[in-house]
Amino acid sequence: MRLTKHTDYAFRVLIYIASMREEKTTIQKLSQALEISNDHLKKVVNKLASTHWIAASRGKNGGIKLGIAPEALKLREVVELMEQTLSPVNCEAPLCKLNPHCHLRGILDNAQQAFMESLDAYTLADLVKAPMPETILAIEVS
Amino acid sequence: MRLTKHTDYAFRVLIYIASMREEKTTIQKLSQALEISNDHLKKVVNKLASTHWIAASRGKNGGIKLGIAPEALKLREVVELMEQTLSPVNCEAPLCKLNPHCHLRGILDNAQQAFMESLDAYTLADLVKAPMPETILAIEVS
DNA sequence: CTATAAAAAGTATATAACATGCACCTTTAA
DNA sequence: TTAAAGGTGCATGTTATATACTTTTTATAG
Repeated sequence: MRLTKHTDYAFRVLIYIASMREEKTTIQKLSQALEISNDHLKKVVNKLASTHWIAASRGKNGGIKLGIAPEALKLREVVELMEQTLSPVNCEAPLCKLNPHCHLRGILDNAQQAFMESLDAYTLADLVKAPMPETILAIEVS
Repeated sequence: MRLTKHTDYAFRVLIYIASMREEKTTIQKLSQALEISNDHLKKVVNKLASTHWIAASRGKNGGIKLGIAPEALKLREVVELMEQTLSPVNCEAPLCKLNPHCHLRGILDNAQQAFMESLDAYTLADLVKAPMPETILAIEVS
């Protein structure tokens, strides 16, 4: 019962970028600061950029920055974007023999809803309230 | 973001056994009725039996049956028993560089709590309200 | 009172699925 | 030309799932 690492990394990226405010950064710097492989991070950033939560500019002097106000990005949305599936069980494949005489699915989906609604109360801004120490933000690419 | 199949199977087993009331059954019959491999089911039943939610008797004419009133078994407890981990993220391995300046963990754990509390409202009895058709229960071992 | 059979319980290993990591290539724009 | 994002494919590792085999327990038949 765990979120995927992709979702986890998406949060880390967003927190990091939000902490930098307007300043533009690059995936390379992110990779070094967060100690996550450059190529791997690309996929995560890519997906985030597809929603305009991250603004990416290509070409020389390109880079990425937050494309939305931190207060406007609900954590729920991040989970919804990154997770492949949100349903706690799969009654169809392989088909459960108790189907359709079973109420479990509905109950679990409800619980999942409760999870998501709990996240609805928070935005990215809540994750960057405490200032991030400079030692983490100040990464110089050699 | 899915429960493991073990948890899923645990629910199926419990629903099936609860539907039979007092009648004793065997793992073999369960396996045929639910179309889950005998050897695989054993592990699930075993784990459930370790809690006395299932009463298992060994030896000839042995078998399994529900060891607790369906109203007394909260669905939450089943999830807690079967799932290896309930924490949505792992900030420690590999260690997240944003630690400990990050509030994400607490927020996600809260959401997880909401999930579990939602399950608290239901017991196994809620899953066997609608009667299970005889065609599913009446499995004869050849 | 011994042997047998039927059941759960336990242990080990194989397989499959999925997440992750890495390498390489393409596109863009200064 | 260079530095950046964007895209694709494959290798690797981990975890979940499935299977096979062995042991223990207990009723019952002889």
